[in-house]
Amino acid sequence: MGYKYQKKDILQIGYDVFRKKGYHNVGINEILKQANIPKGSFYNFFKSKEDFAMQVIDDYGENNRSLITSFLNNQALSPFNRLKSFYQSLIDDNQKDNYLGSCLLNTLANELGTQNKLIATTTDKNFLSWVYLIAECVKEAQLLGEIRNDYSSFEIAEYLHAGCNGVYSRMKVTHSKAFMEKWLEMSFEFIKG
Amino acid sequence: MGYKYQKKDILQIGYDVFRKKGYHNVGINEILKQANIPKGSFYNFFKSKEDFAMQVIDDYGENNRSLITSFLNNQALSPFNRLKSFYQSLIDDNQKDNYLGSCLLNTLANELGTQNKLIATTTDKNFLSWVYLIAECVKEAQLLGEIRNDYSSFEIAEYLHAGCNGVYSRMKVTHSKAFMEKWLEMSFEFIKG
DNA sequence: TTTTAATTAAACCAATTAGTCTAATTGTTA
DNA sequence: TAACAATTAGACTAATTGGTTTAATTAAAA
Repeated sequence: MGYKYQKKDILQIGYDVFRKKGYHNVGINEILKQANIPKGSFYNFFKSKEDFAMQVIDDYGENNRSLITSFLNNQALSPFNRLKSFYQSLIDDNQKDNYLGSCLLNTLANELGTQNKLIATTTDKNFLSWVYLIAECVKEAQLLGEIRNDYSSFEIAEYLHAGCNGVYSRMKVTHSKAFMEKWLEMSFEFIKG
Repeated sequence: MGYKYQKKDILQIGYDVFRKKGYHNVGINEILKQANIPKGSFYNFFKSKEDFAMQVIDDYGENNRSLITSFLNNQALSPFNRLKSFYQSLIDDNQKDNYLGSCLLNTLANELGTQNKLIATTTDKNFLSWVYLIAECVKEAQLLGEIRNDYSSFEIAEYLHAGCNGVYSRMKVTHSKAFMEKWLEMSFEFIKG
């Protein structure tokens, strides 16, 4: 039958809360309240707030790898359009969220990247895993002549990833998707073959 | 003769500390200690931590407008190269800082943009003031044919600004300027006329 | 069924948080 | 110089922080 609480449920709460409010602005008590779990149970699963955040990051990293893969494996579209459809889906999700969410890793990279080496390393590792997936699809598009060849697939992928995060940050204070749509249009115009 | 402490000195400390450590990870006591000022004096100048942060943001916003202007008014270079020299200077500064700094407004926009409406508004206002300055120079470059004309000067300026912030975020976890240099090269290749 | 380990539960703790208060002091102005 | 306002000073407060502890309970293994 198992015990009362499930680690993955607590991780999900952590994801929701950290993504919206960041790290230092969230206390353990808020996690406990939202997850409806006593403190002792939390510290039975996680050895510290930092450890908890790391597991939340890794969990989200993996979920996002699945999401990326599902878009980039869509054989109904060309590689170029698969990539575009993925970024378009990010815009749509962000709009649904009233531009309050953005990407958990972008949020935490910004807040903790220069403060906490462990979290910086974990974040970088997950960022890179996404960039590699993007780069694979860019490579395919390059071979088909859909994307320009004067930069490597990895460089293009890092470029898109950084640009997307930059736009997320910008949207946190504009609360409008207008520029994200424009960014998408411009970026894909710039990189096309 | 004036009193013992100067508001502008406290704002400078706030800038240094918030830029490196963010908002919620910094207590008033840390500001007091670094500025060597008692609590009563701090609250004589600023009515709250939030009010202090707002003034730090506005102060930095203005300083950065001066910096941008100084680069973009350099008549020894063409508009395109003036823009490039400005972004190159950001890379150099960030390197000097061991990639621990980044832009105060990018840091605070990310941490507080969805949480604190006052700070979001102040941040957006200052972001925009920079983007307008950049856009002016982009316009000049467009008139000379140095920058492509299929997007408005404002769109190009927002694009550069967002991209730069995205790269700053990325560098917070990679601690390397490699990709920022590449980002600069790619962006100016993409926008050139 | 007995033993053992994992989990649940919440009271408790030391440290820190932003902010207040009162008194002494300093500078400015009438 | 006298009166007044601004500033300096730091002890104090109430709330919150991440984390610990101990006891009760539940599940799984022998």
